[in-house]
Amino acid sequence: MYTILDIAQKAGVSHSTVSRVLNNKFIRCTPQTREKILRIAADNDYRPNTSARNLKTQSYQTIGFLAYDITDMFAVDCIRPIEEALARRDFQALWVSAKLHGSGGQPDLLRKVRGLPIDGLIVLEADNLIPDVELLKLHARDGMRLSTLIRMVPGGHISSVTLDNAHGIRLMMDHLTGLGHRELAFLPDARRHQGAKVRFDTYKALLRRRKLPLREEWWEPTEGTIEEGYAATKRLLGRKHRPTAIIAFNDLAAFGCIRACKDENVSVPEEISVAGFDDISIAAHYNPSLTTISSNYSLLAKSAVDQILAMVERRGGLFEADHVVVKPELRVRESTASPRRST
Amino acid sequence: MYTILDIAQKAGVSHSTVSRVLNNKFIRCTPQTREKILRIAADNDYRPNTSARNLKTQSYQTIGFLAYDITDMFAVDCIRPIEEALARRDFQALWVSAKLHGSGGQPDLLRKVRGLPIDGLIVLEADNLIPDVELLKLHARDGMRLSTLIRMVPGGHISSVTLDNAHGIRLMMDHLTGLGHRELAFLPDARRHQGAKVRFDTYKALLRRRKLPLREEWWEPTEGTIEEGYAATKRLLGRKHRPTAIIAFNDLAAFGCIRACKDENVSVPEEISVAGFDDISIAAHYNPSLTTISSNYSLLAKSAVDQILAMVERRGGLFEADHVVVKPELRVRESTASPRRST
DNA sequence: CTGTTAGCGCCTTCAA
DNA sequence: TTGAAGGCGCTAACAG
Repeated sequence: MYTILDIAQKAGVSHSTVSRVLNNKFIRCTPQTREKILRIAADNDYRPNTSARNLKTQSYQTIGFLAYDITDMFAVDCIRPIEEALARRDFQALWVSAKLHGSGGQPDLLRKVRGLPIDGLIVLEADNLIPDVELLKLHARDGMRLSTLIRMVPGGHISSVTLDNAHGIRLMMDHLTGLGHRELAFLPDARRHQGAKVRFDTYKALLRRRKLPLREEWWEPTEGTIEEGYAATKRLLGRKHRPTAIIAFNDLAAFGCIRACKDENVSVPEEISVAGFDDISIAAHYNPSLTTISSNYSLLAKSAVDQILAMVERRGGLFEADHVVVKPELRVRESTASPRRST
Repeated sequence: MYTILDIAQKAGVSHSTVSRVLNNKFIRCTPQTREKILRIAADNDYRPNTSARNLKTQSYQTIGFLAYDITDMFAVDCIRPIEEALARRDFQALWVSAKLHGSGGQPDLLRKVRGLPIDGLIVLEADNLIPDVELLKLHARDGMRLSTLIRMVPGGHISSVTLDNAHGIRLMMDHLTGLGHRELAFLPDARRHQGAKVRFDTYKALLRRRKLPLREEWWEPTEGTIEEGYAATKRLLGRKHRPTAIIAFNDLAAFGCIRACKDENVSVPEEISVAGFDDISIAAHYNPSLTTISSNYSLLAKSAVDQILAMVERRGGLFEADHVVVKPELRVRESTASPRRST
């Protein structure tokens, strides 16, 4: 493991010259010095010591990505484009699952995160993970670069990227009513998180506006897992009057819904249409493939990365918060179809 | 952002005393000194500088996990238990997707990986990613702590964790023949990677031993994606004689297989049984849920972590390679059933 | 164009 | 029990 000093010695120059040549692409120096250093470094497989460089430059070239569980399907779909966007800018990503950091509550979680070797942090579904807005603001004031994905914190120095959930639901409702559906059930989020709440509220508002039936018995809250989507749908199908379509607030619940329909011998989409929201990657390959709203992960992620890097690059100085809203798109697949001629 | 020096000043002691108190849990010193330092550090929200500490200790408390794409379903399922095992030992994980590191070939990939702030590396499916065994050995000799997951490198200082693939296929064949199947097709890995090859070879060997029909027209290679599993199955179903069961070398191909059957109006499992291998997390929730072989990710991952940390802790000294073989288990679900009474 | 010098923040002997 | 001093490897300001 060679250091800059070893290379300098072998090349017969000082270590600062080596450093300069190795870092500043366009520094002026005699070609033979430059070339000699470069060659010797390459021949000896010189690798700069990350810690030393970071210590000196006071940066890590790393952005943290915090989610409750980075291996859940939604988070994984965000990881992909974030990773790419960061790599393009020569940054690394550090994935952090909140659930691994014990149960010390939000302050404890943030304290641990701040101890990590990162220059900035992207938080996924922050209203879920860190509902305490004041705590976030406190850290932001204390110099933490922060961008929240799928959750907006007004005021303060926290950037955000959010999805236009209302637009998404509108697209889905248009699609379903366009197919001829009038009896629409909904599986809302039991935790009432910001984005999911908007989805549910928009659904209700549209039903009202379009004079379609609003029935509480067609709303079965879940926490957005396959298992709960399954159980909720079982309950729903037990009602005396069945809807012709079910919209789940996320894709996982929709998968559970499809499985429950199958177990109840209700065919999808012939007898009931099922729709999801998010378009996680398996949605296109499920059986039947799922009609859903694409959350446009790559744009969400790219925006968050742009935000956080803008903040990081404005080193030391004040950083202005930036807020981006992404429009989702409809993906029509096999799980929805026109309802049968009613009895 | 306070340093150890600020704390020392506030406490009226030297920075070395602060360092000692903060690090060595059981160092002897006057209780009042100790307590004062601890309090001041806590009150001022002191956080040690990672770079400085790493530079001094020559370690990162971080293990890298290298996969072609860490967001593919198989890799994600490994991440979960690896993360947990590392967290238990106060280590962090750094996830690295090889595909982001350009197309410089294996030497280039390894060079980049060695530049990362990690103490050791776990490589997933190394025979896929870095087939060049000598290159791996070279780096291992050069001090790189390395554990390969799902691939064994004999000799050298590279630890490995592998799966008993032959055992897995045996379990699956027993299951299917037990149900009464005699006409078994197989979707092998077109890339002929080590583990997948064993699966295919074992399948053929067992057919022979049990005097069941071996028909090349029932073997359709894929690279293990849903799309290819779909296409391969379409071809398979076009043959004049259809098998009663299809075993895919991995779960994704099996999903594609199921979808193809549906499109051809062949019901699963009533007309054809479909089986996978790996038991990725969606397998239990697919429609129909998939009969498959559980690769026991948590044990695989935990073993790899144990190996790598053992090597890391044997700092500087020689490290002996360790080899672990994990037994997979059968998971019977909806996608397999007894064949219909033959025509 | 190149070398000298001075830290970045921390840990760890060695003396006192 | 505590403090002084040195150095981990690197970058960058400042001379020359």
